[in-house]
Amino acid sequence: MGQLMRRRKPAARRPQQRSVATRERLVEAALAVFASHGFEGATTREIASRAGVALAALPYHFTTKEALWKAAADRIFGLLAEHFETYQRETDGADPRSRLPVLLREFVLFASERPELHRFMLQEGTDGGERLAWLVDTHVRPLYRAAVALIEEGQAHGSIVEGRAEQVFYALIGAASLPYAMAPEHQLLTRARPDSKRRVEDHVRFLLRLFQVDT
Amino acid sequence: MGQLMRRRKPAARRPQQRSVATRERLVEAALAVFASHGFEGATTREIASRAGVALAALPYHFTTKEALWKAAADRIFGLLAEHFETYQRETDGADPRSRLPVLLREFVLFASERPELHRFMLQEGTDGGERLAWLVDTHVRPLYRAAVALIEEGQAHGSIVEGRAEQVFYALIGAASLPYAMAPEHQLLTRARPDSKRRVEDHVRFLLRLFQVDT
DNA sequence: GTCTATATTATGATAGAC
DNA sequence: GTCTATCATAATATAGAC
Repeated sequence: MGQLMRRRKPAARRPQQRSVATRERLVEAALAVFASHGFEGATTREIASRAGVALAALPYHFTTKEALWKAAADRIFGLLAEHFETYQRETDGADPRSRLPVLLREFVLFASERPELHRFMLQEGTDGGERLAWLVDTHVRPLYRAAVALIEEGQAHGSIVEGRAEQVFYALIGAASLPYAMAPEHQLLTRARPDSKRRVEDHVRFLLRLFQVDT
Repeated sequence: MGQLMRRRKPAARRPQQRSVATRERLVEAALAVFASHGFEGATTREIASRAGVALAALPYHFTTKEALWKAAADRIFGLLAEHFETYQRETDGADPRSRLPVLLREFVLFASERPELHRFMLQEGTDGGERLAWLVDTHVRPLYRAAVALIEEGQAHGSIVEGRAEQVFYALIGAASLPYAMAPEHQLLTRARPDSKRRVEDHVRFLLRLFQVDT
């Protein structure tokens, strides 16, 4: 019985799993803090505190604050990629015109559920430093290229509003994500949460009216 | 001859004017640094360095970092108010339908010339702290109320796209300002500056196509 | 009013026990 | 692997000369 469950290092298994869980919690905490306060504004103490671990766990698992920041970036862009796989499955074989609403809906759902993505980008995108260059090279440019291709394809089919692709790109992202990125301000101003299920679906329909050519 | 130019405190005049100039430079430097790095990420050393004054000039003129932050907020919202006076003059007595393009153009021009406004708001709007509450109470809510009134008036005249006013508000601000708030990212991604004169006017026309009902 | 010098606190990273 | 304790540096704010 004991033989069947034996692995190569049976006693070493548990601590490694603990380590993975600690790393996960640190990355999630870092994502929230970096997204709200930016790299310089974030403190390793607040991140460790949110993750519920000692301060020294941070340099142990990620060496430097910057390495943790990159792990947080990889995390949020990885989650976005997972979300888009849903889109790929749902629109497999469909015609381009019917794919646009599904893709836009996936994007708005993600922006409302994980506003950290846009907050994270806004923190770095206003200042042309090395971290922004890394973000653009590593994560943003591939997504931008794919988005431009989709926009131009939609315009060729007459289903997306006319305009330069980068113009449509930034306007769409801004209109789609600002209410969620600024959710605390939105709530103070309107006394309503923008990320409730009904509001999000309503926002999707509104964006389609704006960017989709009337049929 | 000396009598004609005499004031009450002729010798004390010069230093006071110097003081005013130093305050101005500190506020402008603070605005840029707070907009890019947020309150916690900004350092008084960088602000003093940008303004070209000693570090001690900062607590001398503004007592605390927070007071300087408020002065920077007052500055950028004051500049926005000045810009809107141009709109008031240009559209005095015009009908509501023809006023919308003028107002939107003024807003986009301001967003492109002074991206600090949106960067500043984005820094605080993602985190529901006391500084956000102060910003909303002091500066944002009056503007929001005026904007909602204009949007609903436009919708009643059939010249603005349908949708809840706060939805139109956030979508318009997001679409109008994101390219300028994220100008460094925009330039890395598209190899073009979004704030050139031609691009800005093009952006105004694009936004009018999105938000103005076709005539 | 502006500067140099400094007090005090907060931050990122390390050392060493367990 | 995780913790407590600590180091070295950088931050805000103050003191005092000019």
